Amino acid sequence: MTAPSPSVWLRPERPARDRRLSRRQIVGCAVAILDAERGKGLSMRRIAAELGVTAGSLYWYVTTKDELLELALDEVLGEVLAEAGTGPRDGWREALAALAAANRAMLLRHPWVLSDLAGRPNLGPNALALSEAGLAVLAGAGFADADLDAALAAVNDHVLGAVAAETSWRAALERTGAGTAEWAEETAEYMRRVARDHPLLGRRMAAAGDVDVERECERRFAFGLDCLLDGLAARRPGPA
Amino acid sequence: MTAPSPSVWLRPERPARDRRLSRRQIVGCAVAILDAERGKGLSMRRIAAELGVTAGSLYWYVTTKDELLELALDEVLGEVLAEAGTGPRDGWREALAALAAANRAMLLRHPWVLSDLAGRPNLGPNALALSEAGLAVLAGAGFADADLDAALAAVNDHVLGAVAAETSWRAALERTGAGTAEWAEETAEYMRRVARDHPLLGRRMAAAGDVDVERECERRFAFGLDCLLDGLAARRPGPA
DNA sequence: ACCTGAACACCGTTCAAGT
DNA sequence: ACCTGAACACCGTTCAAGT
Repeated sequence: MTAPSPSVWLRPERPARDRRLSRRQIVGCAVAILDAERGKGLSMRRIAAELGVTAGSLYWYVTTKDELLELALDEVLGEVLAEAGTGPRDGWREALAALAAANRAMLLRHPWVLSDLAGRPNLGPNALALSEAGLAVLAGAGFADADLDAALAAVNDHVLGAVAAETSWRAALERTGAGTAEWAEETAEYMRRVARDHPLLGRRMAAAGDVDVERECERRFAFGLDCLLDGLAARRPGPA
Repeated sequence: MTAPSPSVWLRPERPARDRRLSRRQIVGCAVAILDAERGKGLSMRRIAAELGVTAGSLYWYVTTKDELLELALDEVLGEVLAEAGTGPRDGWREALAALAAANRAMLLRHPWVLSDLAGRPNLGPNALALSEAGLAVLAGAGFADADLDAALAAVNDHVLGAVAAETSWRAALERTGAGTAEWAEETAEYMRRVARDHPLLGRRMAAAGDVDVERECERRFAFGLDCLLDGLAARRPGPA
């Protein structure tokens, strides 16, 4: 009946008395399940069971499952700065690349973040700290005002998109690989038709057979990032 | 008990006899619900009800809800080429930008695609045709082999990431906007603390208050895309 | 061949009642 | 203050049985 709170971050955890649980604990458990199950199969009942408690009791710490996901998202976002380090770097390019790499590594560790992130506001403390760090690098490089936002967004966008493409590719490989013998021929036939109707794609698919997915994904990630950084460097209002 | 089919696309629709439904119809209904409800609230029972039929009957046309989502995804992917057009363009840069813009427009029309896409294989006919079109543009520009993939991926990644950031921003605005009067002050207090601890972010947030979200998102999208295209142009093994 | 109806094993969320 | 237990209104999916 009462109006819902606008954001978890505005409502601090209640003071403790004789509690058996904590937000930290619940969020940690949720992240563990999401990691283990690849995003599927997270339920309030499951979390509760894992913590030796009833499902309803979780609602004492969290108003909704959606809010719990928001907390889980910020939790793993915290890993990025921890990995990238906040110390001084040789240059803005290297610093930005390090942030991007740490961000990518985190997304690969927690692929569920990709579907979790879209369409959800993201105002947690770790998200904010991460943004500030990126802005600091770009501001130090000479960017200002609206270009600051746009430059940081461009880098982050590339990271997100690249990992999304990577997980999607991996999922496709798993599926075509997991077919029984009877399906193998059908798959091959479908691929032959694809190659016939889409010559360029067919050639690329043939070439993809030989390549190591891991290395190729890293190569693409670096390729796009380098393109982007070149473009940013050209736009940099540096001390010419 | 029997091994699951590796992909919807390998298993054509059954021949008709006296059917009341069709895959087309079911997928269309699913897309409509996803659009209307922003990704939440799609259920097999809801689709069935909308089509005047029982939930179980849908499983005659589709083996699983996940498969239905795969079909829905490819359905809306078809809109991109239709909008971008396949005709000849002035140059590779313009053609690529047109594809990217059409892709972005589609994602903004169907934001649920963002969460749907991640981690899901994507081998439908429209997805393939779209890839082929992108590859054709880049091949025409002189790119070849692994750079072809990487270049197309870089552009697509930017589109995906940019729209994800945009929807996330919009969600944040909706929420902070929707607060009751009693929450407004708490939000303001939180923002003040954020600005204190994160000076750069604070300045950017203050500036964001004045700006038109729509235009700013378009500007960022164009900024990142231009950076990327500059980077690609520099790497192009063109007829120097 | 296609659809119904009912069932199974789940969900998120609420809320009285206990301690 | 914190948690239980039971309930409510849902899910996806299966499958006999109807036509």
